[in-house]
Amino acid sequence: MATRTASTGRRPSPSGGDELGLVDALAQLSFLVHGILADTAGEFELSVIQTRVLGVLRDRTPTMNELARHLGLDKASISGLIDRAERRGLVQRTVSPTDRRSYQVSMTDTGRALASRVAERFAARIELLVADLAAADRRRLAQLASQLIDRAT
Amino acid sequence: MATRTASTGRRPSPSGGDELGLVDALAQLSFLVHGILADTAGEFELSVIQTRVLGVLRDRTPTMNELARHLGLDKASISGLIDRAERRGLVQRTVSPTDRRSYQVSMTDTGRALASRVAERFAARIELLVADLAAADRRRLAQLASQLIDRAT
DNA sequence: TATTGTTATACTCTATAACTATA
DNA sequence: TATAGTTATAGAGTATAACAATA
Repeated sequence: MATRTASTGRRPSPSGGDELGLVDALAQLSFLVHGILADTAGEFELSVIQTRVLGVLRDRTPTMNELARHLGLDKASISGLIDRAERRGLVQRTVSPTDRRSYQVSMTDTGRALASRVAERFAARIELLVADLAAADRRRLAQLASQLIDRAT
Repeated sequence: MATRTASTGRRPSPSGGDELGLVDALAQLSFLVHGILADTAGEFELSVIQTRVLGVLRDRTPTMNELARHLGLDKASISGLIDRAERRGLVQRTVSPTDRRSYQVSMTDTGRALASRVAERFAARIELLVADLAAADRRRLAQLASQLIDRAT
């Protein structure tokens, strides 16, 4: 992923130490992290969305509908997503005991193990990315990012 | 350090003031910004990748191959991408004067105008997101993000 | 022969609309 | 009737492999 501002596509001025505007910096950082995630997921033959599904299921057993709302996708899209994950043995559908139209989606042990490995590998690569930052800077960055996430929630 | 993994979609506990670990904070921030971009692009019937293509073409006239390298995609994928953008009148292929196998891809005026509108709208939404941050925090965040981007380049 | 780009093929991901089966 | 989920269909985006034209 070359150096390029996401919103404008403009190249930052030459040699390192570039100071991007906040909008461009956030856009590029987003591409960077998203790319690392896609890449990491790919190492395990997973797409980003399949990885997110596993993440959601890590501590939840949602219905198809709830999953759709969680991921911001149509329920029809979820059907396919879960079909493919189920075919790989990563998740399973269980008929709801209270509503026979409804399923509860849960992770299998295989799925859980895979999710852990992906998360671990992803964390390692992010750690590598931030390795240069001083402890105080890392804390500061985490705090600022958390603040934005909170605001958007 | 694999507590709350946002890499995997885990949501922190509800009420504000959560202090995420750096890995999770970056992962969630990435999803957030990426989502805003996808949403903004969608307002103009563009996908994220089409928007990125327009961004690249903003100050370049690459060949198909160069575009592929820029975006980290196969040249075959670029063919389809440019086909669709060309069909919408956003970009055009021009045969290279020096190598008749090769094309130079450039933006049309229509494409340029659209790219500007998307970038403007995206910036506005990001500004909204960071509206709460003090000026010093914004500078700090931009600086830290830039540092990571530099490192990855 | 090597390179540039397209085409053929296959798969994932996504939405909309129509459907089935419950409720 | 209304809701949960699936299926049918269509299209974008991606890769790999085979191909054409040009170098």
